[in-house]
Amino acid sequence: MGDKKIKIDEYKEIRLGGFQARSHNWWEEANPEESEEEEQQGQEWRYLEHHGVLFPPFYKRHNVGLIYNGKLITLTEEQEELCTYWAQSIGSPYENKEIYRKNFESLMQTKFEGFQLDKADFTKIKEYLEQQRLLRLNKSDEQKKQEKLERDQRELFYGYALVDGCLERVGNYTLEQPTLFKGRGEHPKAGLLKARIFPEELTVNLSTQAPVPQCKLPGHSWGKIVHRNDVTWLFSYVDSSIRKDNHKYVQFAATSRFKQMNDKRKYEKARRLKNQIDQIRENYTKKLQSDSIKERQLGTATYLIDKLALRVGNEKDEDEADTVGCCSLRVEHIKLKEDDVVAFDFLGKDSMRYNNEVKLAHQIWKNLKLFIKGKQPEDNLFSDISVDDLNDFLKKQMEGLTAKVFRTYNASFTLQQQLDLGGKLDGHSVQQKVDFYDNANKQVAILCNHQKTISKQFELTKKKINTKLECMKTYIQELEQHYKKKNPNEYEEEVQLEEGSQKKNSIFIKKFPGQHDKIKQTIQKTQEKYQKELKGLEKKEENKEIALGTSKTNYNDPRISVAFCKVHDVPIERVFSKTLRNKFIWAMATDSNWKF
DNA sequence: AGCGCTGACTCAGAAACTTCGCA
DNA sequence: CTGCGAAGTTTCTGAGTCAGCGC
Repeated sequence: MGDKKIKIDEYKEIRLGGFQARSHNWWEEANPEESEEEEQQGQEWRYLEHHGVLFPPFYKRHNVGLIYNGKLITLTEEQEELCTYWAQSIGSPYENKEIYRKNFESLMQTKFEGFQLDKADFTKIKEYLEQQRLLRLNKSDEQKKQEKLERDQRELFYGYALVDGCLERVGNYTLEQPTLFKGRGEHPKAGLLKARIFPEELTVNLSTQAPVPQCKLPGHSWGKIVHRNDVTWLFSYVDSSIRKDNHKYVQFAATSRFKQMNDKRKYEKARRLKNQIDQIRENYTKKLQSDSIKERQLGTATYLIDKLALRVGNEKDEDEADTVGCCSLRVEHIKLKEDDVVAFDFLGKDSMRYNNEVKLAHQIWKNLKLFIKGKQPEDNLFSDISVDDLNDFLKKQMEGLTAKVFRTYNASFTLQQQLDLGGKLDGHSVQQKVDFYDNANKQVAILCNHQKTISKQFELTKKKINTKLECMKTYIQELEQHYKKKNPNEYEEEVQLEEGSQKKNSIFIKKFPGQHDKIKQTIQKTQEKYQKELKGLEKKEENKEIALGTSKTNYNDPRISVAFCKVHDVPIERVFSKTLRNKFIWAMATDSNWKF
């Protein structure tokens, strides 16, 4: 272990030592955003040097056959590769999706005439993959160490780029593996092959003076070399196997100066919106009663974006999943109810369902009714405006204002407001303060509709905890009976919580002490455990469909959280993971009085 | 001048992996 | 202590937004 550690340090020295790491903290400069003349002209860097990309390993033939029509058959390498990709998705929800199956079937047919998925049995390949997985899992410590070392060295080599004398972390220097495309929701292309990317398809971006990174695939070379200092990507390519214009990039990591500065700018813009929101709300409210339908739609759409934190909703192609945002809402997505209540039900980004029944301003309700009039369910609700119209209107309200700024603003504003509700929180434990923070965060997640699917394990886990709770309840009663005895004897009792399970956690041991004071203690302890377990279950149930991470990473101004932690003496680690602390390093010195 | 298309960047949840806490 | 499941964190890559450009 010792030796290897030194090797990494030496390597780090060689790779990084020659370069000056970050010479200063950009956020401590007087006016970092405008200090560089180049930036105003759209110039992102003066010097850029990097080490290229890592290509995923080529497909390795395993020669495990497929059972087709009940008979074991030998596959060609191409057939085998596709079948292996299929086997990788067995057990996932994709396996049973109609589009995924249909597309894979026709994909296979290009390599296997008349292939029918129903006739194919991938058991053997699946078994082989499982074997490989176990092999990976059960590697010796020595081997694991060796692999970690190699990973670390790769990371040092590819993971940093030299930008204007400073090293900046690269985000995704490994190209994506070929696999069957798995879209979100009902994606028409799911199940088709997402092809391997070769160096010839890549465009490399670096300084004219910088050495061109070596292309590590023998017999191959980079497609194109450019020197674009108006952009921040290191590589770009088009992954045309799924969509013609599917642009992908190798970019800098979230911890890089570029991303951090953009992040800070984003929150500063949201704060500017906060200062002007009253005037802006007044302006779009005026539009709600305009004689022009277009104006009314503009006002109404802006209201929804502001009030419900909807995304703007650009148009989508036929060959993408049918999802919508504000401007692409269709008549079928809303229901007008009594008392100015409107029910929304549509699939948004990532095909996440937005299902919300909410009371809106009376004029909004009236306008929606007007927009629906005479239209078919599949017609556009906001038929007279486009995303550009809306953003043009917003731009007139405030410099740089677009629809997405409302989401950032409303999210951060909500967090600040929720946390301010806490007042002093004196006398609370750190855990209680963290719970309070989590709850504030949760309100933001609800506003932004950040969801997660309930895990398969959830119901099982819940059942297990409930059984345990029941068990504890009777245990407490039994202990109380036991306490009443004159000379209680000491004994233990095992209770099986999960039927047929031999696992450790499924056994609850009831201990009945022989002394009265010990029994009292046990009762007390068990009651505390019961309460803790119950609270945990409640929290689990409440948060089962809510994803807290997305708002934390993308919508909450980190300075709100830092200030909260300082005021209430909560260690920042309780609120931000290591990655988040690095991403938000510019916000760590925020004063405790700071407000969004 | 207006509109459609391209390009570059931010935002998204699931899966994979790592660490934690408990019996 | 030690091994396990759960919780927390990171990786992965797909899905949005929106500016800018050319016709």
